[in-house]
Amino acid sequence: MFEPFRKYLSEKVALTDSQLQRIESLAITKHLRRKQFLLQENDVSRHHTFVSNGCLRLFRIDLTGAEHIIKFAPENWWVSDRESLITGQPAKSNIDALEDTDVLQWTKDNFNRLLDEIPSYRDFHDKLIARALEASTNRIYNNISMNAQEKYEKFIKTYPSIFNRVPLHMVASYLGVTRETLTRIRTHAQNQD
Amino acid sequence: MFEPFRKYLSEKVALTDSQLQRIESLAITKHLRRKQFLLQENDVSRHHTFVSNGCLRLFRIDLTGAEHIIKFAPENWWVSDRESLITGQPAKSNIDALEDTDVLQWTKDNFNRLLDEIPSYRDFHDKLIARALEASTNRIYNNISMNAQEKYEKFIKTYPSIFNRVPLHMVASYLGVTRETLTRIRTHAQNQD
DNA sequence: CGATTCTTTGAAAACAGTCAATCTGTGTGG
DNA sequence: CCACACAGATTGACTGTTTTCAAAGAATCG
Repeated sequence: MFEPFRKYLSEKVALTDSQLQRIESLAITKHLRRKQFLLQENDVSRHHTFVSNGCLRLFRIDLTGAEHIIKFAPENWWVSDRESLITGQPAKSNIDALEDTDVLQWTKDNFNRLLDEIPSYRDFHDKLIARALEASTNRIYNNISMNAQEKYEKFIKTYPSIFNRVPLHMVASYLGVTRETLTRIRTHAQNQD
Repeated sequence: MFEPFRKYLSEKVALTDSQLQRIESLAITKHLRRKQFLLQENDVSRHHTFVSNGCLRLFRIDLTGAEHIIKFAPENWWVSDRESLITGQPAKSNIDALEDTDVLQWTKDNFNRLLDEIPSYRDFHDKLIARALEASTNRIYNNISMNAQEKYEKFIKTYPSIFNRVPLHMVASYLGVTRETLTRIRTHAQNQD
């Protein structure tokens, strides 16, 4: 369960064995079966979560009951309702498993402890957040500047491994279009090749 | 020129006089006239920028030449092309002034120095980034879940002070709709009241 | 296999974009 | 003070895109 995490970290940050052990010693392991929830809206998010293997999704439900996927989190991704985690307010989002999934979790306090204790881990985390913000900005740009087809093509290009792993209607949800539209875009694109 | 920054900081973080002086001593002040550029795409972004007064916009230009506003930055906001600033790659974005504007700037190195020297300033900065990421996530959710009218209403509600300060066609650009659509939404909404 | 989930298709309606023209307000120079 | 230019906002007619609703066709899984 820790193996994917070790491999992931070793590529991102130089840690001593004792530092790695310290990080792992504070982790909680959890296994989720497909469709199982890690977080439900109105609950308070209390953990930072690393996906060891499998795939999660972060989504919200609007007033009409429709689901909108904010993010996919396959292995080696971090996921949480940051707003709830940081402020302690009830979450607006849900997190559930698209496949059987193993995760590692750290409570907010333990996670902050690790950042304080291990400077290189803090550096790593800072870069992670910075990257997340960049990715987020790029996605906003895509959303406001592209039509459905362009968004779809961009998604395939940016996240090929996610695209061929999750159902089409979830890609549609992530992009903010209906599944029917995405179906039509695909068949249309094939005819043009 | 430093006064707005002092007032802003005093509400956000507890700093000693000498810490504040240290921060200000590394700042570069700059005045921009309306329409003047702070950053042009393909240049490398080298500074963190705080807006003391006035208003900037961060935008990109797509393949058809159309402008898409990623963010407005009125006084007390920070703005930069983070991707370029962090990676040193050429910027994909432009920043220019919507009004005559005063800014404070710190080079990447000096800014990092301050974060290292002043722990409370780092804490403040971490929170700032965390908030930015939350705001970004919420905007993505709005983009994928709302139609033009809902996005417009949400924008007015979230940023009333920006809404009644920038031209309508820029709000349209920020929301990812045409100015004509936004005009129609407004007149339609008035008829319903 | 039966149930469920996912994808596709068709037709109509709603929504948003495009193009061209006009209107409005603001400020500048003569 | 007026005339003019300019930026911004609006309107109408039209086109194109996307959604909605309903139905049916694959694919997957226990």
